[in-house]
Amino acid sequence: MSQQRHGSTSGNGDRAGAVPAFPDLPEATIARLPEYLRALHNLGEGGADTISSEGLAAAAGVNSAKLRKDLSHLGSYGTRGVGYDVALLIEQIEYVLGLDQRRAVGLVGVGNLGHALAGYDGFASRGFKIVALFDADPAKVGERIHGLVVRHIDELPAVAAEETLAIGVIATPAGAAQAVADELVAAGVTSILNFAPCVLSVPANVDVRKVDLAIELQILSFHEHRKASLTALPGGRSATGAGNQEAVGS
Amino acid sequence: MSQQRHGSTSGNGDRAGAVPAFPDLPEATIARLPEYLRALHNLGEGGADTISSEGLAAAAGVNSAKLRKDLSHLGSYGTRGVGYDVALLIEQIEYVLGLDQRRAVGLVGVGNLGHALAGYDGFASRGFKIVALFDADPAKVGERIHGLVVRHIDELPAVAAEETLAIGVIATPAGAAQAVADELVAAGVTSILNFAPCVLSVPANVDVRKVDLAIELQILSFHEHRKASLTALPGGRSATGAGNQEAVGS
DNA sequence: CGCGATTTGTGCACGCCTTCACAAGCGCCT
DNA sequence: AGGCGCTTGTGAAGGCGTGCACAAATCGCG
Repeated sequence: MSQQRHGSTSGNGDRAGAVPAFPDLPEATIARLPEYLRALHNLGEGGADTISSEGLAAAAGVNSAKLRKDLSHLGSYGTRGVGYDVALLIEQIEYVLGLDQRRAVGLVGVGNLGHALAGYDGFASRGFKIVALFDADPAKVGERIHGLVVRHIDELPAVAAEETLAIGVIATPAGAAQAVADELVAAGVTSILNFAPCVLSVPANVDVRKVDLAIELQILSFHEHRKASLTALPGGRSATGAGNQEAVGS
Repeated sequence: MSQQRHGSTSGNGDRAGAVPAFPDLPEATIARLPEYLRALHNLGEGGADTISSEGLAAAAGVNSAKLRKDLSHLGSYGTRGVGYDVALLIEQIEYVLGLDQRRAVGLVGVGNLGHALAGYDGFASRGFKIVALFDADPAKVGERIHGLVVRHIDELPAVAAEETLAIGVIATPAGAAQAVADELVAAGVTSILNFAPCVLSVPANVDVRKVDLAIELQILSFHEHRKASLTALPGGRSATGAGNQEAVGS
């Protein structure tokens, strides 16, 4: 690949300035990078110095050709005949994903789900820190959850002024989500993770990702339905080769 | 479309038998059906009898052409010049997704996240019922959560024998997930929703969907990183037209 | 009864993503 | 030093999904 991203081939050292001019990565690739990163961390802890595309692909649950193409978009960080340097590749992916910078997360809605998210280990362990909790219910304001005090949603602007919130997480009921999103945007948040089952309308420069737990179940329900109808049909073998998938992508 | 799925045009009545022989729907379409369904329910409660593809598309946050193509895969349930009959379309989508049958869900891992999932309204309100909670930690066994008693994971086979579990939800730490998946499969579960950050290996006839909350944050982090590098670049206007996306492939 | 307004259903073209297959490159062993 | 085996990086092909643009169909009104 002729794409030489940031000067030195040493692989690091000049990270500071905003040099990137990103080789605009395919969205599908970006969605897989975190998976590769997790697999690499596991392998690294297992004592591996290098890993082949085949090995890493297996650990990440993807095709090895796809993995190589994905990584090739980042640059040439592998060695032919050997494989990828685990530590170097971790560093590269973390750089591309912007994980070398601590990103502050604000969570709105401390209900059932929000409560769990506030204490979810997976966030902290991967470089995200929830720095503020908000809720509209006065009964919840003041409550202490996993070391953080719940503040009223109206305090959002004040908190955002103090510490820049990189990402806002919405865990409110659907009815309140749009209003919360508007407030987050007004407070300067440009990335939102939405757990509320509704469509959010935001300016073009704001990124929204939606996670709807019930939708996942409904998709599984469809496949159950399909499998059931297959086995009940003539020649209905027990759905061998039904083609299960292993990702969410979206 | 010449696809006449189940005899009567009345819209229901002969649902019982496994007639389907599914017009194998594109996976992308399936993933969007639940979103359409939610939008339809909202519209129905709003008192709408019919809805145009344009209107429904807006409510679901998609392109109207895409919506029409998606729905055309189910059959012709719209009326030209008028739109779609809300009630009929709800019924059709629910049928395709297999939501006309109550599906029992078993949840394994009653930690932070599992606890929240056990009480998540979104499941019950869309036809899913969590019928059993499991955990490996003896300290948690016996605990009562949202009306259900936590049982030890070893009891899974016994419970599955009593009531068929359609879907298994894994909310354990990554280390335990594969073992739990194996036990679920052994108990006859053929659909798994995995919240643990790891790749599961299962037989071909078992469907796995993965939801990794940290991955979503990392994807957002990438876009934050990209946007930041753009604004720091010459001609760096505030990222207008950055192209945000609105779904997760989930 | 016919006409125009409206909306669905879909053929088609385009672009993205995946997958295959292989040349290029690297290290090791003799 | 040379050759051999292994692995990466990538050109090319195929498939899938999206979006446009329009013909077909339906309703309501004059």
